[in-house]
Amino acid sequence: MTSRKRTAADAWGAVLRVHAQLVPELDQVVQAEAGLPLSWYDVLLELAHAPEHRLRMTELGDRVVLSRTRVSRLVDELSSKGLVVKEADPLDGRSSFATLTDAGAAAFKAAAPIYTRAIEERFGSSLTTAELAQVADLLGRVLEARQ
Amino acid sequence: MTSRKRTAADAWGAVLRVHAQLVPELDQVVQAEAGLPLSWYDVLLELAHAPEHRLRMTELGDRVVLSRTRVSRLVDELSSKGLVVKEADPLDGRSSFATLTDAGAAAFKAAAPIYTRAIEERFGSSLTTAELAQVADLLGRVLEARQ
DNA sequence: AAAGATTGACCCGTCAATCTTG
DNA sequence: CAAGATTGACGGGTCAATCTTT
Repeated sequence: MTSRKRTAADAWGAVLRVHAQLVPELDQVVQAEAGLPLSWYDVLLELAHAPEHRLRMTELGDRVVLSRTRVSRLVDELSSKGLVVKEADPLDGRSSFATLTDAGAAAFKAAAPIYTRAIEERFGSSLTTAELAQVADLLGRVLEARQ
Repeated sequence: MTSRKRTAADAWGAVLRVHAQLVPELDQVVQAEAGLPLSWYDVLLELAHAPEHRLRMTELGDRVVLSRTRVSRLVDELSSKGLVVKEADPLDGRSSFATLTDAGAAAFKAAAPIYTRAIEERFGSSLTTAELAQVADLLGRVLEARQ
C-alpha cells in the first residue's frame, strides 16, 4: 500500500495547494508594499535581466509564465505607466521590442527585495537552505523531462 | 553567493513553472479521455471520499482549492448534468448538501484512473517514489507553517 | 504562405452585495 | 445581527481570428 501512484498524487496535490495558498499572498504583499501587481513584476524582472534591458515580445512571452497575448496587454499597461517603451525593430517591421525605461528599472529595483523577502518568509522559512535546493532540483527535473 | 534568498526564489520559481506547465496538460488529458474538466473532477473526488457521498457546500468549499462562490456554480453545473443533487438540510434551512448521484459516482470512478495515471506519467515519471514522497513532505511543511 | 504581434470574444475565478434562515 | 449560500459585476487569462510584414 501507499502505492507509487498514491505518492505521486500526494506530491502533485501538495504542489497545487502550495500554489493556491501562496500566489495570492505574495501578490498581495508586493502590491501593498511595492505598488506592483505580480504580473508586472515578472515582466520587469525578465527585462531587467536581459541584455540592453530589452527583449522581443516573443522572447518575453517565452520567458514569462504567460501567453503572448497576455504579454502584449501587460506591455501596453506598463508602457502607459512609463515603465517600458515599445519600439519597432528597424530590421524587421513585424517585430517589436519592449525596453525598460529608467523609471521601470527603478521600480524593479525597489520591488525586488520586497518580493524576495516575501518568498523567503512565506515559502522558505519552514525549510533549510539544503531542502530548498532539493525542491528546486526535484521540480526542475520534472520540468526538464517535459520540454 | 547562491545565497539563501536566491535558493528560495529558485525553488519558488520551480513551483510556479511546474504548475503552469502541468495544469493545462492534465486538464486536457482528463477532458479528452474522461470528458470532465479538472474542476469537476475535484468536486466529485471530495464527494466520493465523503461519508454518505455528501457534504455541505461550506465543507466542500473548504476542501477543494476554490472559493465558495465557485463551488456554488460548479455544483449547479454538475447538478444540471445529473452528477450531483442539491438538497436542503431539514435541520437547518440555511444549509444545503451536495450529494453524489449514481451517475456522478460512476463518472468519478471512470475518471480517477485516468487522472492518476496522467499525474504519474507527466509529473511523477522523472522521480523515484522516495523523491515524490520527499516533494510531498517538503511542500507539506510549507503548508503546515502557513495555516 | 509563414512569422510577429494585436484584437475580440469568451471562460474561469473572486469580491462585494444580497437574500434567507437561525 | 451572524451564518450559509447565491447572484452580479468585474479582473485576469487564453484561444481563435485578424492584420501586417517577410
